[in-house]
Amino acid sequence: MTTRDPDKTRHELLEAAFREIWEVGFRAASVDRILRSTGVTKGALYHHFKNKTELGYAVVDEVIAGWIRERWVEPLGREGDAVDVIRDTVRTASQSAVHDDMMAKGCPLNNLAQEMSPIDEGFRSRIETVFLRWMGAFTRVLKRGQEEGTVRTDLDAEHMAQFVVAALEGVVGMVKNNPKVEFAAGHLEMLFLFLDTIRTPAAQAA
Amino acid sequence: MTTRDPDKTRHELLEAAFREIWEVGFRAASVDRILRSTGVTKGALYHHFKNKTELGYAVVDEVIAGWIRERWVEPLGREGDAVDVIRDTVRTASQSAVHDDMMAKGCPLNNLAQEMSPIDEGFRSRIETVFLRWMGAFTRVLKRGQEEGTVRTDLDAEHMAQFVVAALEGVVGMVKNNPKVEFAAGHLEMLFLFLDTIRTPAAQAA
DNA sequence: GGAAACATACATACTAGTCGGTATGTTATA
DNA sequence: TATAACATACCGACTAGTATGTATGTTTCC
Repeated sequence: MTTRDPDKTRHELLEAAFREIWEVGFRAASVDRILRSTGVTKGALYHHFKNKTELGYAVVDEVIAGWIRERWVEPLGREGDAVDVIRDTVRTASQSAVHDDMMAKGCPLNNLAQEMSPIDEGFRSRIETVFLRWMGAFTRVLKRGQEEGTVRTDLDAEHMAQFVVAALEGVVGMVKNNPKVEFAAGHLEMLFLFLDTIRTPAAQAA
Repeated sequence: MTTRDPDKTRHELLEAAFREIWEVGFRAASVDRILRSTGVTKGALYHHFKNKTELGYAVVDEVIAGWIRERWVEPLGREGDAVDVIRDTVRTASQSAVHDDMMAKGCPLNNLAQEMSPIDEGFRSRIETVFLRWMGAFTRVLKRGQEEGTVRTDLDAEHMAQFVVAALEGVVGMVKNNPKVEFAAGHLEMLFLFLDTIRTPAAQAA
């Protein structure tokens, strides 16, 4: 009758778990609800994943990591003026954020970090890995800007990258409490102002 | 035998609930654990609070709001160069953060905002009130700085205040995932750098 | 035929909240 | 001032529901 496709089953479980976790958090995520939304049974889920925690780990390693790669790591690797590349990436991401209802739901990576990092080392270390890749992408483009003379060299590229990610997550977090468009726009405006301050004086002329 | 003291009972419940919520979040907070840690009984708790949610609301209105007032609103109201007042307040807060184990547990207000704002309007509006008071304190000192000529007037004080709070929460959130001292120090360094960029050129000479 | 993939029923542990009842404090009245 | 009448504060066993995870059986595929 029903043809079996373990890869597809596993993939559907990961996607459904990702959505469930994004909406209510990991601990409040219901295994039964994930099963209902996919049509998969409990036996199948516990065949593919040892327990709920391992399912959560796989969501970080596979779904969320890919999400960040697509939206941030790859766009930040493009050519062009370093700060412009960052600005464009932030703009694009903020537009797709509106589409994904991220203003209300928050960043899936940061949500999980806030909830699980202090209480589960398995989550913490996996989330850290994704954050490091994300910040690494910022670091690379900033270092390139420094070599090309468009980014200030009196500041450490890694520190700047860390702060940009922190500010981004901070902005998304604030908007989550007060999802007004004007509120979000004001935040972005200040973020772009900060980005301009890390340009070299020569590059700021533009 | 035991003398009754309703005010004390209520206060102890609020403090214990605050700690419990800070550590595991609101939804994972166990009423029974709060009762065990205080020695108060279930009947007494449900005499003082209608339900767990109302207890949570009271924690925001009374405990967390007071926490922010002490650590931020009052210090930011002090006299002196506006940006210096902000720097000092951030420094003091970051030191007491180490003492409160906030690096691992995160900001109690933001934790609750991230967890509850999207799913409970009662929490969201109360948390927003506290955030607005917090940002209001920043706005006031920044406006004063603008009047005194130490803060740039080409930027909107409210937007700056919002961004500073967002960046602070972002930094605390990042440190929660990676509580290394050097990591936190790097973030603070960049935050102070940003604060210097909102000074007027004349004030930056110092 | 044997292992992987899936299905179903159930075990166990937790949760918030309720409810009948008791103890203590306060106020009114004679 | 003594006492009745009432209000507030508190007690703790219990309920109903939900959670993850397991044990065992069945189907599909190589």
